[in-house]
Amino acid sequence: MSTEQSNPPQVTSADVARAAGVSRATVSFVLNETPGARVGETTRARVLAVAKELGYVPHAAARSLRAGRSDLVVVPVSVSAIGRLFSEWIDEVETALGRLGYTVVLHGDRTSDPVAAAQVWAQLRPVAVVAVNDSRMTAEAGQVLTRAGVRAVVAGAAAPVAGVTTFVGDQSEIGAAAIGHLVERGRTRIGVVMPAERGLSAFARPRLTGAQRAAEEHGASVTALPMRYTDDAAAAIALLCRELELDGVFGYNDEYAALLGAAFGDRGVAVPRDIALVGADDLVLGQVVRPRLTSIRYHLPSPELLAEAVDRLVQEGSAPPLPRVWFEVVPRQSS
Amino acid sequence: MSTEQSNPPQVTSADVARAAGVSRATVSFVLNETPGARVGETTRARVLAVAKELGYVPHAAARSLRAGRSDLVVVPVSVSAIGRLFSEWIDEVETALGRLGYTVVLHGDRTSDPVAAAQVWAQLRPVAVVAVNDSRMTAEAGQVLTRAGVRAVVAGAAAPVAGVTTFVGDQSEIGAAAIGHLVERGRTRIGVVMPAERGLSAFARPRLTGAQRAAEEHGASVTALPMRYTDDAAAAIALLCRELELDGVFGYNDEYAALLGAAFGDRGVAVPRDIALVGADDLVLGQVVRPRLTSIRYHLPSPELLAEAVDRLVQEGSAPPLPRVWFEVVPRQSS
DNA sequence: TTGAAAGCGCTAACAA
DNA sequence: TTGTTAGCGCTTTCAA
Repeated sequence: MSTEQSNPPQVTSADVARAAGVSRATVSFVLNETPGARVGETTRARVLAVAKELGYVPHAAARSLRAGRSDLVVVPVSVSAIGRLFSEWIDEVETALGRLGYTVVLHGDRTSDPVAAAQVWAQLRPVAVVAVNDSRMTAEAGQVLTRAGVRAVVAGAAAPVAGVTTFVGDQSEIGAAAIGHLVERGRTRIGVVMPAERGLSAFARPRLTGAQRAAEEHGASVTALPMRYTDDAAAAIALLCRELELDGVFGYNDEYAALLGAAFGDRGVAVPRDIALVGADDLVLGQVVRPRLTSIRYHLPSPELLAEAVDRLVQEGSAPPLPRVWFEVVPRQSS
Repeated sequence: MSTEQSNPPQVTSADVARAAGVSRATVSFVLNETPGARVGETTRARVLAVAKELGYVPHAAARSLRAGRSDLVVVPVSVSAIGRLFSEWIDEVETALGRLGYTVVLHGDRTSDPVAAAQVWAQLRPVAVVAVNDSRMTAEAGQVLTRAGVRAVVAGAAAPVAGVTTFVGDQSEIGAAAIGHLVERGRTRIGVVMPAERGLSAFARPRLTGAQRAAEEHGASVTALPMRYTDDAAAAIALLCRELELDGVFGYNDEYAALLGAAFGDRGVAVPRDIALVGADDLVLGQVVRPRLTSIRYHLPSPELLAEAVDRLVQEGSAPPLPRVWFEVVPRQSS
C-alpha cells in the first residue's frame, strides 16, 4: 500500500461539465445514456466531444459507490495452479461475462483461511464471485460475501455449498474413473501421482480419495506417489513403480502423466505392456507424447451458461441450476 | 452490468460505531491503526470486537475514493494465452506485490485498441498497471493511465515505451537465437511455426521477424508455417515440411514444437537427423518428449525486483531501471 | 481522547 | 430540457 502519494490532477466529470458549460448531472446522463434522460442532441454531442478531448475516464469506484451497484466480478484463481483446460474455460467465462457488461478480474491471492479470503474478495464489493474448485468457498465464506452485498456467489465444487450456487463436479470421480478403467484393463497394483506443487492439492486430494474408493470396490490396491513436476522427480518415481511392481498408474493429470511416461520410456519400462498409464484433463499434450495418453475428459458448464446464471442471480436473485460436471474416459494408447 | 439490484443491508463503519458507542472517526482510527491517533485501550478493544461480531468488511472503493490513494495493481493478461513460464512468473509477482500490501488483480479483456484498453484499466483507478508483452501498452495508453492517476505504469516490451517504465525483452531475439543455433547445426532451409491461436500473435510476430532477420544474415531461408494447436494441424505441417524439404524448424515455443515433433515421429521423419527442431520458453514439457527439445530459455526480472520497482514508483515517482530480459539457447536432443 | 463535519467522484431524485 | 442537491462509505482535519 502506498502511503505518500501526492495526487496528480485528475479529470473528473465536473471538469467535463465546466468545459462543456453544463451541469454534472447532464454529463452523467449523456455518458451513461440514462434511460428516461432527455438531453438535447447538440448538448449531448458537445459533452461527448469535451469528454473525449479532455481524456475523461469515469471513476468506476465512485460510480458504483454512488449507484449502489457494481459490475465487478471477482474470480479467485491462481494462474499457475491451473492447467490449460481450466485456463481456457476461464478465459471464455471472462469473455461471456464481458459481453453481458461485467468487468471480470482474476484474483490470485493464496490466503488459505476461507473467511479471510472471502473478506479480501468482499473488500472489492463485487457484484459476483465465481470460484472454481477453490476449497475456500465454504458456506462461511459465502456468508461473508452475501453480507457484503455480493449478489451472485457461484462455485464449482465437489458437493453443494450452503448458500452458494454450486455446480457440482466431484474431482473424486476422476480418480474413480481412472481406477475403473485400469481395472478393466486388468491392472490391480495401481499408483496415484500426487503433485507436490502448491495450489494443486485442491484437485489432487479428491482425485486420490476417489481412486482409493474405487480400488477398494474393485479389489485393487492404491499407492500414493508424491511427485514434483521435474524430470528428476519423475525418474525417481519411475524407479519406485518398478520396485513396487505396480502395473498401472493414474498420473493425476496429463502433464504429470506425460512426464512420468517419458521417465518410464527412458528406463525401458514399456507402456502400456509393463505398466498402464492414465492422465486426466484431456490436454492436447496427451496427444503430443507417445504412446498417446489415455485421459479423463471434463465437461464443464458452458461459459455462456455460467455467465447467464451469474447475470440472472445478479438481476433476479435466482437462477436455474447449473449442470453437473461430468467425466468421460478417453482411451488411447497408454492403457 | 446489473440494473435492478435492490441493495441488501450492508454493514458499514457507521454500524460498527453505533454498536460500539463511538464515532465513526474512532472506528476508522482503530481499524487503520492511524499513526498519530490516540485511542484508549478499552475503546480500541471494543471497536475491534464489535467489528468482528458484525462481520464488518471495509469498502475498498469508498476508502480509496476518500483517501485519494489505492492499493490496486492491475495486470492485464489473458490466462490462456500465456505458457507455464509466464504464468508462474506472474504468480510470483502477485505474491511479491501482495507482501508489499498491494491488491493485485488480473484483467483478461481482449479490447484490442490500446487507448480503449487503457481506459478500461483506468476506470479501476489502480495505483499501478503492470503489463508484460502486451502490445497495447503504448505511449498513448500510458498517457491515459498517467492522467487517471496511475502512479506506476510498467511494461515488459521489445523496446522502451515513452512515459512507461519498461523492462526490455525483445521477443525477436528468441527467433534470432533459434535460427542462429539451427544454422550452427548446419541447417539452412528453416520453417517457423506461427500459432493460429488468438492472443499469441504478440509473441509470434516478433519471433518470426527476428528469425527472418537472422536468416538473412546467415544466408538461410525462412518459411512461416501457420499452425493451430491440434494434432491434425501438426500432421499437416509435418507433411508440408517434407514437401518443402525443410531441414530445420523453430516451433514458436516448446508446446507447439513438441506437438510438431510428435507428428514428425508418426510420419517417420527423424528428429534431428532429417529435420532439427527448436522450441522456446524452456518448459518442462520439452523434457517430457523424446527427443528432448532444444529450447530458448528466458530470464525475466525477478518478481521481487519488479515488485520493488513498482513500490518505488508509487512512493517516490521513480525507480532504478529494470534489467533487460535475456535469452539463452539450451541445446538438447532435438537439434 | 473523542466527535462533528467536510468532501473524494459520482448518480438520481426532484425542481425549475 | 437542464440544474440543484443529497448522499454512497469512508478518512481526516479541527474542535471540544
